[in-house]
Amino acid sequence: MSKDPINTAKQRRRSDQVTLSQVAQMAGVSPITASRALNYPDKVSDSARHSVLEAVESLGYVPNLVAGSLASSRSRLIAVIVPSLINSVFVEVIKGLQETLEAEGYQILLGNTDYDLDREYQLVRTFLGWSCSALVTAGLRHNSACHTLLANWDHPIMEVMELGQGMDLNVGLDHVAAGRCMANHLFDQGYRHIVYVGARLAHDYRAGMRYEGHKEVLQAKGIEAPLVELDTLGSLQAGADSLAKVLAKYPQAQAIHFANDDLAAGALLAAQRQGLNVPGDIAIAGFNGLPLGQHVTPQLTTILSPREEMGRLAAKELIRRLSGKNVYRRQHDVGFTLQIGGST
Amino acid sequence: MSKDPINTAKQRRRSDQVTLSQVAQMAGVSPITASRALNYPDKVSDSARHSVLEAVESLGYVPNLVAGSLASSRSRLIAVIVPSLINSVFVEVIKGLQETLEAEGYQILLGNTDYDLDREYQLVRTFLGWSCSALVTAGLRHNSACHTLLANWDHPIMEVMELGQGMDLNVGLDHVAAGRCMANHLFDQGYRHIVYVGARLAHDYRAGMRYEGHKEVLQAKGIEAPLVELDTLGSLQAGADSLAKVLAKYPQAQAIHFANDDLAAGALLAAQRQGLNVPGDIAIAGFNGLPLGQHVTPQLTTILSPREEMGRLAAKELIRRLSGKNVYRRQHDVGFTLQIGGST
DNA sequence: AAAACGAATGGTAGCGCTATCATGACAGCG
DNA sequence: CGCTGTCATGATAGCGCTACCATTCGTTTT
Repeated sequence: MSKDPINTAKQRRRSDQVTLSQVAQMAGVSPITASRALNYPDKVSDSARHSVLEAVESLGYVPNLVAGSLASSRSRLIAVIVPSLINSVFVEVIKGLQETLEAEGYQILLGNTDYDLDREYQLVRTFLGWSCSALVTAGLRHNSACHTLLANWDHPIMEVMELGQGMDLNVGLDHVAAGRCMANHLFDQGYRHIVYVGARLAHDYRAGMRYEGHKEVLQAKGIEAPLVELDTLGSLQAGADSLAKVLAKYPQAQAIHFANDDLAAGALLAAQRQGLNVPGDIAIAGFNGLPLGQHVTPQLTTILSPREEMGRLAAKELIRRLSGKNVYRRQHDVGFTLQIGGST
Repeated sequence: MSKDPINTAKQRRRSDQVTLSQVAQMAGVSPITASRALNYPDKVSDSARHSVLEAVESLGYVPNLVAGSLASSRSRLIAVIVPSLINSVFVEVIKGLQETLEAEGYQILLGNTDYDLDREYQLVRTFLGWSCSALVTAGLRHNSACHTLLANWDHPIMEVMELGQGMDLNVGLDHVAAGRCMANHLFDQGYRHIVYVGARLAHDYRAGMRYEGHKEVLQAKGIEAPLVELDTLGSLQAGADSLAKVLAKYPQAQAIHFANDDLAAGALLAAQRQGLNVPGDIAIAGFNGLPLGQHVTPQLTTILSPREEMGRLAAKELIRRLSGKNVYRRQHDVGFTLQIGGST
């Protein structure tokens, strides 16, 4: 029991990884100075910095970021949680985030919820365990466990896509207003029988918000606002398939307001194949402003949302916050633009 | 100097984070037992496991994965490096990877090189610093620093998209063969003046490989294989713009073999707008098998590449390797399918 | 000249977890 | 009965890095 366990020296170093101590030794400085030379270059003398960098180069040192994060409880990881990767909208937001964040030395930890809030909660738990510097998530809705967890988290939280009272920072656009905008346009064009077509609105609830705006406008004008809900995710195919279905159910329909451009373009191309005239026989409108809409004939009337811009702005605000600067506006409205094509 | 620094006790705990020790204390077991209860549930007694899980729940414990990774030098992070997020092809591969990896409890660290191999090297360095469990990268080409770094790394490396002699594991398809396949198809359809149109082939070198296959076939038949290279990335717009350019330069052109479906569909839609008959005036072929190709009229002749499948397969092979199982085949050819539409 | 200060550097002690070995209890066996 | 083996648990010692404080030394201030 009182034996001196002198030979119990445990060898745990599993890999032959070069450590900062070795770099420091070679450079003839202490480990902490080597650490500073790499992380706060202007806190050490020119000569120290130089010899450390030289040692790094010649040993092929790769910093162990896991150890660094544990010691400093800062990770330079940003968690990004999106509901889908099929929908190119989220990918463009990620792209905007990424180009801005990578330039500042942050890395993205990507999670996909498949529109499932419980899955979101699981991902958030995991990501908090990585001491992420910040978290970006699509949307303002979370389950209650997730909400509690995030409310007690002391790092920036950025909720993107939609606009509203968020937990912390928020960059997005007003989907109800977008729905209103398109409904007004369709009304102004003289359409009176307008069908809204969306896919899985319980999950893609932002499309549901656009429908709310749409319905509000039309009902205020004393017009019905029928809704057709598809049970597949939005795609060209789903849009094409929905066209016949909508026309069968609402033969008097003059215009269809689709929840997004994939659906709308699918329907427009299907109409073309079927010899239907757009907008003569049926007008078609979408949402997002995907490039495809500008290449079909007639061009698709849609609402352009600044997706990459949203990602970039969100990233910039996060970076401001992370570098300790005050953030004046916690909420940013990136707006949207009605883009009128020949399809309405 | 010899003063007993009894009061120097340093307080470093910055956050009020719940630690495993607190969980263990509440559960009435040692920290290591608590650790085992969470990581190897069948290595502890039912009662211990139960009380630990109860304590976790009631304290709202979130495991510190950074500390765990440092101690175990395993991270359950998978680095994924792609050249672009605009090109939906890579996104689909990521999607396939993600759905498979997340199900096994791995997280994705995403990096984007913008087709720059030096950027790839930087990303690889950073990711190795996170002790990733494995690395997935698009393509077999790397700069020499990156190659050296990876060659000395003792974790699985998965190179996807193309097929060939890789560093470790490889899942992809033969792009030269794909180019040959389409060239043969066009020849068989009777076209003799065929132009290949690609974008930034020095960066998107896989498109260049397809051109090599294309050229090989045509030259073997004694036909010229003119190349038009665009200096923007592939997009509908670039495809549309290129059509006039190609026809001006090669008035005798009967068919255009585009490097991808974005370009091809853009050209097809532009032809339609300009009243050109496809394939009567000009035949059009693409590569990838994007859904859009099936919705335009005429349907686009293309080569279908199994992108999500590629991601899923890559993920499965990685998981096999990571769970210690032998991997019989280091190389997987996912193949491709010629999809003949009306556009040729 | 003494005191005060700032810049560069280093010693020490962790960050929160897990690998490793040690221990004690109990079962099976000749 | 001792010997070995298995199981559940725990004590200890790190993983590789950085926060925190202390020290040194040259310079400025009073």
